[in-house]
Amino acid sequence: MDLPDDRPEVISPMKRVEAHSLVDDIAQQLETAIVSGELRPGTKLSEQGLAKTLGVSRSPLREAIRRLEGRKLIERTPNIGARVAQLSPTELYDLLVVREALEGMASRRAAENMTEADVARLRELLHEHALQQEASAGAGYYQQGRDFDFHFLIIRASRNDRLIAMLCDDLYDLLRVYRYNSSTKPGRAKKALEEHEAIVEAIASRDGDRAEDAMRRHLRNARAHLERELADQGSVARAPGPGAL
Amino acid sequence: MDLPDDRPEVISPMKRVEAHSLVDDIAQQLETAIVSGELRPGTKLSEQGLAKTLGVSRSPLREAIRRLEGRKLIERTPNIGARVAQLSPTELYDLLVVREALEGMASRRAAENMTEADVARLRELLHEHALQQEASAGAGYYQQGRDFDFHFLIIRASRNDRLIAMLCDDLYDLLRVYRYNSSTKPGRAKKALEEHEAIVEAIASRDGDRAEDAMRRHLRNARAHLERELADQGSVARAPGPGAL
DNA sequence: ATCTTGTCGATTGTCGACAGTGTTCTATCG
DNA sequence: CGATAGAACACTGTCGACAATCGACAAGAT
Repeated sequence: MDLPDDRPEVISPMKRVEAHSLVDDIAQQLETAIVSGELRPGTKLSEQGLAKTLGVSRSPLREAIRRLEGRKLIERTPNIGARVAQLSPTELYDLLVVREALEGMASRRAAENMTEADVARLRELLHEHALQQEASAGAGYYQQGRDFDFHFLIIRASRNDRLIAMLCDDLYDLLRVYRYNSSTKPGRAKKALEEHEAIVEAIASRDGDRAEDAMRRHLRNARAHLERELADQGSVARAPGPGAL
Repeated sequence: MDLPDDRPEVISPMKRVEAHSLVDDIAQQLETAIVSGELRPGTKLSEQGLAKTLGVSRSPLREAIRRLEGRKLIERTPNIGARVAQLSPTELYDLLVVREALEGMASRRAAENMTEADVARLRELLHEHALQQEASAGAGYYQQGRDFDFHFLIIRASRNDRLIAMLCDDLYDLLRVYRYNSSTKPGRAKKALEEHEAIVEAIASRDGDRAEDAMRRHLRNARAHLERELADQGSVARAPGPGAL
C-alpha cells in the first residue's frame, strides 16, 4: 500500500469551477439590480422583456424569480406578474424590529467569539468613521457602505452561519432596497458613532450581555429616528389598532 | 391521467379563491410532505418521478422547488438535483439560537400587544397542558402540536407580520422536519411547563422585559437539553424516528 | 490486478410553442 | 357625451422536446 500523496499533475491548485447554473447567474443579476436601485421597489418584472434584456429564455428567468420570491425580495401575484418587493412603512418598521432581535443576538455572540484581530479591525473601522465624520463635519452623511462594513464585521463574528445568512443576505438586502441607513442626518451620525463605540467597547471586554444591549439600543435609536423622519414627512401613521388576530 | 372533471361553468358565486396557481399548490404539497416527514431530510427529489406522482409537468414543479430553495427548505446542487434540506447538529444549534432571538422579541411584543381574550386563551392552553401532563405522568411526551399552539399563539400576538412569517412559516417548518420538540422527555416536560407559566405570567402583567427574558430562558433550556441528548447519543445515530412516512 | 478511458443510460438545463387569463382600446348604445 | 360590451392584444401559465451534463459500467492498457 503505497502512500497516496496524490498531487500528481496538478500544477495549478484546482480551480473549483462551481458549476454555475444559468438560474444562479440570473438570480444574482436580479438581486444586484434590485439592491443597487436599478430596479426600484414596485417595478413590474416583465418576463418577456427581462428575458430579452438578459438574453435568456423565460424558463430559467422564471425559476430565478421564484427563488427570489422565496426570499421575499420579489412579490408575485398569479396571472398578473412579479414585482420588486415593496415595503410599507409598517412593514419596514416590522423588519427593523426583526433586525434588532437578530443583530442583538449577533452582537452577543460576537462578543463571545470574535478574535482579537477582528476586534482590532473593528476599532480601526470606528476610527475611520470618526475621521470621516470630522472631515465632513456638518454635512455628514456618512457613507452607507462604511456603516454596513461595521455591522457586517460584527455579524460575521457571531460564527452563526444561519444568523449571518439571514442578516447579510436577506435582511440587509431588503434594507438596501430602501436606501435605509441608520444615520443619514448629521445629528444622528454623531450619536450613532457614540453608540458604535459603546458596542465595540462591550465586545472588546467580552461582555455578551452589554454587547447585545448596546447593539439593540443603537438599532432602537436608529428606528426611532426613522419613525420621526417618516412622521415629519407626514406619511401614513402606523395605527394598526387592536383590531386584528 | 386526466385532471378531475373540469366542470366548466359552475355558477359558483364569486370563487374568490385566491387564484391558486399550480406552482402554489405544488409548493404547498411539497412543504407539507417535507414537514410531515413523508420526505425525510436528505431525500433526493427526482423531477421526473415527482412530476409523474403529482400529475404535473416538470416546469411548475421546478419553479416550486426553486421557491422552497429560496426558503432554505430544499437544497440544490447544479446538474445533480434537489434534496430536502438536511441540518447538521451545528446548523440545528445555530437555528435554535436564531429562534431564541426572534421568539424572545415576539414574546416581548406579545406582552405589549396581546388582547385580554388571547391572554385568557393562553392560560387555558397552559391548563390543558398541565392536565395532560398529569394524565400521562411518567411517560409524558407532551404533544408536539400542543407545544406549537402555545408558541404560535404568542408569536402571532406580536402583531409583527414579518416576525410571524419568519417564525411560523420558515423556522418552525425546519424544526418540524427534525421532529424537534422542546420537551420530549418527562423531566424536561415538567420544567418546560413551569417555564411556560413564567412566560404567561410575564405577558399577563404586560412586562415586556420579563416576557422576553422568560421566553429566552425557556428556549435556552430547551436547547441545552437537546445538546445533552445529542451528546448522549454520541455519534449521529439518527434514530429511525417515529416511523414516519 | 488496478487504473484509465470510452460509451451508455438517466437526469437535469434550456428552449420554443400553445393555452388561459387579464388588460386595453374601440365601437356602439343609451 | 359618457358608459358599457366586445374584441384584439399582451402577458403569464403550462407543456413537451431537445441539448448538456453527470454517474455507472465495461473494456483496454500498464
